[in-house]
Amino acid sequence: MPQKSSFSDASRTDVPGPSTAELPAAAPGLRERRRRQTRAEISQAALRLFQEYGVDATTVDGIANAAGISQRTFFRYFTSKEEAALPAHQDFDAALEIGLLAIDPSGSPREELERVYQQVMQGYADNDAPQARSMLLVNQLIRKEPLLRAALLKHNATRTTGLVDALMDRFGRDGVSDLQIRLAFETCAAVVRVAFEVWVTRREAGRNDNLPDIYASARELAH
Amino acid sequence: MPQKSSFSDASRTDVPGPSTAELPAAAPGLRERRRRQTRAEISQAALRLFQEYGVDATTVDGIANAAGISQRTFFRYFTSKEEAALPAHQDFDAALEIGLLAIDPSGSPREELERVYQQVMQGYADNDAPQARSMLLVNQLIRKEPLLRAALLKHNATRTTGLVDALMDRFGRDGVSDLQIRLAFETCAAVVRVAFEVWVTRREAGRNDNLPDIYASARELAH
DNA sequence: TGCCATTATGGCAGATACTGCCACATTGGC
DNA sequence: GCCAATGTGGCAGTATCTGCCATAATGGCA
Repeated sequence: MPQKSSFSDASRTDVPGPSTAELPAAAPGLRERRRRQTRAEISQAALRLFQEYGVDATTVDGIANAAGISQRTFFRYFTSKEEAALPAHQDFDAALEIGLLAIDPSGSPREELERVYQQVMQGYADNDAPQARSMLLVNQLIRKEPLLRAALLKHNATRTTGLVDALMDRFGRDGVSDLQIRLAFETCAAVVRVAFEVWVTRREAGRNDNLPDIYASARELAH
Repeated sequence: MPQKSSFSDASRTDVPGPSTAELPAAAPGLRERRRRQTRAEISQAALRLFQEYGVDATTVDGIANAAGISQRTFFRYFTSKEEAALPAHQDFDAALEIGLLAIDPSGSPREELERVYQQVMQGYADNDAPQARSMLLVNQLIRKEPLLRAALLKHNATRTTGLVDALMDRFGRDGVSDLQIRLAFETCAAVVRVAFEVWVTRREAGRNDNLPDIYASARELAH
């Protein structure tokens, strides 16, 4: 997989097995729908077991069994058991990539990125909406599980390189150094990460702050 | 391991096995010295093999064999083969923790952190000094090896939680929100990460920029 | 110096994660 | 309704990592 630096394929699943992408976003198709369904079921099973028994004590066999598939099939959908716990983040990433497509190359990288992130965050404004709920749930789990935290970091790192390359292409090299691009992306990502963490922390403490607001004040604080 | 949020033990090795810490920093002791020696030898062997055959193709057995120890003993020194490639970063972290001890709780978290980082970076100012050389070497390897990149992220993530907690204790909660602390740390760390990356990239491109300068300009760009 | 508690090491078994390969079932298009 | 493409399961094999026990080296102390 040469992976020619681009974030245009918002529906790629990173799964080696089936579904070799033929614009499934436009026409989901029956096979693709079944696939997503199975994927979702596996994730549900994984999250349930992780919550109940902890990540360490949960085996891939257990997840596969709970999801009604074989272990072999599990690994055709996810590369590791930790990955199965991150569907919410993959949705987030998909939204992010779509937003990045509409970026203005003549603007400041930092400002453009912040705008896109803020826009994506709006999808999580309502703490009771399903999207926000599942994101909160996973993040609560991540808070307690170092293995999941590491998996998320790894997931982000894998994506970061691709996104940075794509951003570099998009902004061109005219007057915008690689340092500047990397810096813009990493600092924005850091603010976002903190916003998520604080969101979850406060939610667990009973407060009902919403994500966009937290992000806004975090961005403020970061200057 | 309760790990009561504190970065005072600069010599902890995170190894389950031997050396249950008895102020080895003050009095290295013969046993401790041997231990460090073995540790260094394992790392050397690991790095050599990683460079020659790649991380994937290198097995723990291979490393242990090259280092003249058993596989079982390897896992008493490192939790994974990837960890064995990060001694330079552990040195960096140790220096960082020492610096954090001298932090001024009445100052701005952001400024204090930046000061400490800058100070630690000074130790890598000379690109030909052994410290900088080994750091560069490892980072070049990390650039090409996703597995090592992931391991570093994981390593940092593990440390971050502890450091943030310690910083929170140090700055107290008086007027300094958790958001502010987390934010300061994450953004500083992001700038540092980028500085390292750019350092290595430019070095590979033949340029001889030194780390402190790159960090300074990165910090500048990040406002 | 010699004894003893501590600690370091090695070997072994076992659990789990992950991959390649092959056979078989299912599916969607013609 | 046939055929190629695709999804699934089983199996074997490798690698990572851990617990347990026996043994050897070490350092302190009488």
